Amino acid sequence: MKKKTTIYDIAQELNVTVSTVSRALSGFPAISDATRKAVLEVAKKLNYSPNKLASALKSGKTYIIGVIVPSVQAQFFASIIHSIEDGLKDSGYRIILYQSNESIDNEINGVKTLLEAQVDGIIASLSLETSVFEHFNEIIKQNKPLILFDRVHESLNVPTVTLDDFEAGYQATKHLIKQGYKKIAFVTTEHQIKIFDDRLKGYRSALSKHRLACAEDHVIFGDLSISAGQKGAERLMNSENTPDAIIAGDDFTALGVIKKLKEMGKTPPQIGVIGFANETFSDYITPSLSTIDQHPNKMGTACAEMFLKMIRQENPYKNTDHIVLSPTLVVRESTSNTK
Amino acid sequence: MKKKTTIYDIAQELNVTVSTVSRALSGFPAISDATRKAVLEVAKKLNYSPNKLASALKSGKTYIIGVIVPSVQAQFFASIIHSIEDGLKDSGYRIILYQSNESIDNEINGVKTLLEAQVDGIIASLSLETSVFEHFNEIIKQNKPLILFDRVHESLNVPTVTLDDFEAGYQATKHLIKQGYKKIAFVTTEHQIKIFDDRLKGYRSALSKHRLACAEDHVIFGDLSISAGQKGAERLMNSENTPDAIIAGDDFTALGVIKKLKEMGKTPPQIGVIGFANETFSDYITPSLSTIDQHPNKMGTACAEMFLKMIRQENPYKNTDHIVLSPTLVVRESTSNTK
DNA sequence: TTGAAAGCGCTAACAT
DNA sequence: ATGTTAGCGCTTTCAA
Repeated sequence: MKKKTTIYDIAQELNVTVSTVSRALSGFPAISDATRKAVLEVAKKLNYSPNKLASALKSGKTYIIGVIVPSVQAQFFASIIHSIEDGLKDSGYRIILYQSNESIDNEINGVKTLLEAQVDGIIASLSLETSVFEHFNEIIKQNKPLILFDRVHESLNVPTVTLDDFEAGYQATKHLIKQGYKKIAFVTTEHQIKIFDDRLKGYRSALSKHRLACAEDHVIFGDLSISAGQKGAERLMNSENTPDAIIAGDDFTALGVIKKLKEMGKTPPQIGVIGFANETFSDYITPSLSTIDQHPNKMGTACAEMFLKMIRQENPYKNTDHIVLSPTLVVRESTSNTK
Repeated sequence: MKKKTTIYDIAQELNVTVSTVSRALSGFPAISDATRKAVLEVAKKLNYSPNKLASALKSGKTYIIGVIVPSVQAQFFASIIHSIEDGLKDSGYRIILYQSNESIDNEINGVKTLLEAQVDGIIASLSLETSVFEHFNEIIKQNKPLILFDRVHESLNVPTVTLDDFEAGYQATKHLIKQGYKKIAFVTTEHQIKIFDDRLKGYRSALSKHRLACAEDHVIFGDLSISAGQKGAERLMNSENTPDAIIAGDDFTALGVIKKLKEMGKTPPQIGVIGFANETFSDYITPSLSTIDQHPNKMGTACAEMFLKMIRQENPYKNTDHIVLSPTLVVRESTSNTK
């Protein structure tokens, strides 16, 4: 196997120096058209392909950015990554993917690993386990853009892209109230994550605004999953204080809730059910699931734009924006109360 | 901002040379324990973080591999990427993601871009548009591992990981026949992709084996999508030769088929419907969708293992394996014929 | 407009 | 066991 063509080979072929070749290749203005054309020609002839590594080592810019998410298997994160990659591609940036799998150790290792790879910045969403944040400080110390999205934390003073989760919780609750439901329960996660807290606050706020009591045994803290939804629904419906509607922490949990309610002969909208995320399946289950759309693609696009903005500034943290997207209520059968 | 610590800083601090530091850091055996310990200590004290770029430039190995998929927004590819990343993480490999969005131009650009980034290898699944393959040859020429999965093509003589798609088509058809359906239609893509061809062949083979005619107007070539499923079902059910079962090219298409059939009052399993991929939603729609599971996580794991095997050989293409996974029939309500 | 040369941070062959 | 040194391929300052 013959060695790869470098700018030295091109220089030799043309009897010029590497600096000339480098300039011709990088569109440097003070170069004669003839030289540039000749270089481009020879480059093509020799099948030259630039070694971005060498360029990166010298310039300190790799044009690679790291993305840390819990798991790309969740539709929500997949969509965000899709949009981030798409939004950054044209600017020459590529993405290294790192999945934390909801583990803080993985997340810490991810940051370390990405920094060693000399990424130009990191876009991340916290794992459920994350309650310390020192590992992110090194990114900031290196003056590289760090953007947090969706699962953020205020102890990190960096730009963020989030949904208005208070509003999301509020809207979901208000919608149920408008539909005539009066005893509204909430099945959520036990983890202290801001977005889930905010939704709960929105829920409580909507209740009190409409002068409805918030029974503490109507808030169930556990997992977010189909089985957690089933368990939660069972517990709620077997208590002495049964709700007439259930808000689930995400669509999967809502799915579990619906399954259990159907089993119990309380098929929604008899008991109202609403979720969060607008997963693909939500429109196609029976009854179809009302939910709050979190606009993952918009979120990804916003992350990409924010990154590009930050990278252009000498100090990426000059003014740390906080983009907050508005949730959208999607009304379907599971909350279409008719009584 | 102070400059980053390099091995030179460590060497200076200890009055040794960089080679000593390099050796201590990389676990070279012929080093005194005392020196190694001292180096490690100072490295920690100075908050040293290795620059993998420099190491990569020198050694020619980046420990980064490129993954090209149509879109990470499809659950199938997301799962594969999840497993590839997971399977390679412990060996120190990271993943650069590149989405072709089903465009051949993007795919070509992806290969180019990844090679410039000096990836150690590429794992890819072809776009629907791909009908030329020269862009992949450069990878092979550079003696770097190229692995194709799922959407492969025989004109590329590289290792592959695929599902037995003939078997998948055969099983789906046989299952419908066993359930008593006799006039089985197929809604598939118009693109000339091997996996879809194979499924069609499996379908035809199963029909002829069971002495059922294969009406040519029962095979609809178009898109794969919810709306394509609706259109396909409509066309089939409005023809003079209506089928009593429909195989859809993927679960999304099957979803469209089901929607249309329900509208027409022919709710499955009255008309049998089966899809491919076992998407998350398939178990939760009504009626729940029978489908063929393609085992994306197994496929991703197999890709990761195959990559590790290839990278260890001096000639990665010494023996090009073709791993073929068996599909699994998942029976649900949409094919539970009871007549 | 072009050339010469230093170096980005690390590795490894060769020498001691 | 440790040191010396020549690069990996490119960018960029300074000089011509």
